[in-house]
Amino acid sequence: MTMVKTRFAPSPTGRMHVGNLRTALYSYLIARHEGGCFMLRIEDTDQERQVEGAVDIINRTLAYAGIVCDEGPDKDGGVGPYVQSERCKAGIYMKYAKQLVEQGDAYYCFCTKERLESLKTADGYSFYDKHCLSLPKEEIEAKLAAGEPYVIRLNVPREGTTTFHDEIYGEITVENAELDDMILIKSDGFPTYNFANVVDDHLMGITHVVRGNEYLSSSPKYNRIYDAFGWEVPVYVHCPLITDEKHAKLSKRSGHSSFEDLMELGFLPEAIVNYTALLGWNPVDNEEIMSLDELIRKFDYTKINKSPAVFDIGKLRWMNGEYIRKMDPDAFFEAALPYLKEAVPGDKADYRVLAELAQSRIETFMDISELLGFFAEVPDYDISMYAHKKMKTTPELSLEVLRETLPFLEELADFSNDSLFEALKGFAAEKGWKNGQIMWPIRTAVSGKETTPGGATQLLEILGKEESLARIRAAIAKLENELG
RNA sequence: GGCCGAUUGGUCAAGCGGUCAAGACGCCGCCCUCUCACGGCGGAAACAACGGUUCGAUUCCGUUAUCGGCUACCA
Repeated sequence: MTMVKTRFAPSPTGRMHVGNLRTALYSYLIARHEGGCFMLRIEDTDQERQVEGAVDIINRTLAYAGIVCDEGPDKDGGVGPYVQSERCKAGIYMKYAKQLVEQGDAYYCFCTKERLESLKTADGYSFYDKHCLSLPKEEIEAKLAAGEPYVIRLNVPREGTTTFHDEIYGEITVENAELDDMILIKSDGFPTYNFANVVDDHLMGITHVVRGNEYLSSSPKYNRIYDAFGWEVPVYVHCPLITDEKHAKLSKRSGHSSFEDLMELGFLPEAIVNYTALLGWNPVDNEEIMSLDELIRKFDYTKINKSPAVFDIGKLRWMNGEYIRKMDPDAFFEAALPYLKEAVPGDKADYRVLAELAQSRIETFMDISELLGFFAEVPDYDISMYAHKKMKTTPELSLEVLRETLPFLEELADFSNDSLFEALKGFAAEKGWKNGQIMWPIRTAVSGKETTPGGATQLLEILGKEESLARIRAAIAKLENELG
């Protein structure tokens, strides 16, 4: 039994959205699950679409995701180079294309763009008419010698059918008459994706070809190339598409589609990887939270779904929250610190305490500012916030309570949570108020928020006596002013 | 237009001829409670439609519909 070898073969065109990531991930998981080899190959045969720095993005994203290549541009395993433009310069593709020409499975084509254009039907679809297939040998040689531009096309018979097998979609058969004589070598001397892909996958010993299902319908063509060479066809694993909430193909416009975008939005790489893995596959034990190692252990590509999946950022948020809650408190503190400093600048509060408040309450790091911003400054709020039916309180009653409680608090020396709570509870009992009738106004006064992490007394402790009292005085003034 | 593929709650997703059709996110309610969150409990919510095959179809086969992909000297 040969060792499993998979590859991730992106084009460096800039983005690395979660669809690409998932393809890379599945490819990686298949290899690792079987103890096989995973490699990276850069498919840059379209010189026009190159984007500066795109290879770096790919490398960075794989590193963040924890996907480690055994072979690739930065790590030669002996069958490189792993960048197709370099392989092209080495003449690899041309050599194999010429072999096909000699065998009669491919041919030179000198047709101009104009002629090709004229072949198009009224609705804009074209199908090559094999015009150059019948060119006399001498004419071909003459044109070649004269340096006329040419392409090399695969010669697909018009009769019969071609069948190929995909692990996910099963057997797919098409009429050969449907298969165009696809171009193997372009006039700029570069191979097309279709050709380079087949040649490299074979030369590099790829056993499982994992790719997006946009290649599904062109796959029969690939088999024709494998057959022409007499090469063994790899196992195909076509992955279903990932779409946005409007069922449209994931794009840059979706805003949250690239891995690095998501990280900037405060998502943890582990959570993104975990969530992405679940788009199109799920484990038999139904356990959704999985580390990369667990994914490797449980992944079974034969159970990949056929239907496209919608990328639901809401569920990703939940999962990210799960990862945040599972984090070691120290690690969380480290990760959250930059966000905490931004949300609460200066020394208004102890960041360790704030981190503790945040850890069970946020889903992404971006939530921190909304959650804790009031520690820096009480936001503008409407005094209707003092009304709460369950607490049985109103703005009017709140004003009264705050006025009477202020002197009590001023006298209090111990501003720690527990003693504060006992003291206020006792004071309320003495005054004949319910707990909520004293806690609600205080919490509102010092936070200006309808909900806060931690209770009233905890906020007082964190803010400290001086700041707390200042905030309560300001609240009293606000209430007096607005109640008239 | 042609070819190929897909179709279980709003979303992800079990199921692979006989189930009161799992589970998760989200939503709603309850509990916990000095407001939240976390946690616990419960609820609403689905087999695209129509024909077959079968004692019996979500499951098998057709047709239609919808969505998607390919139909490039793009990948």
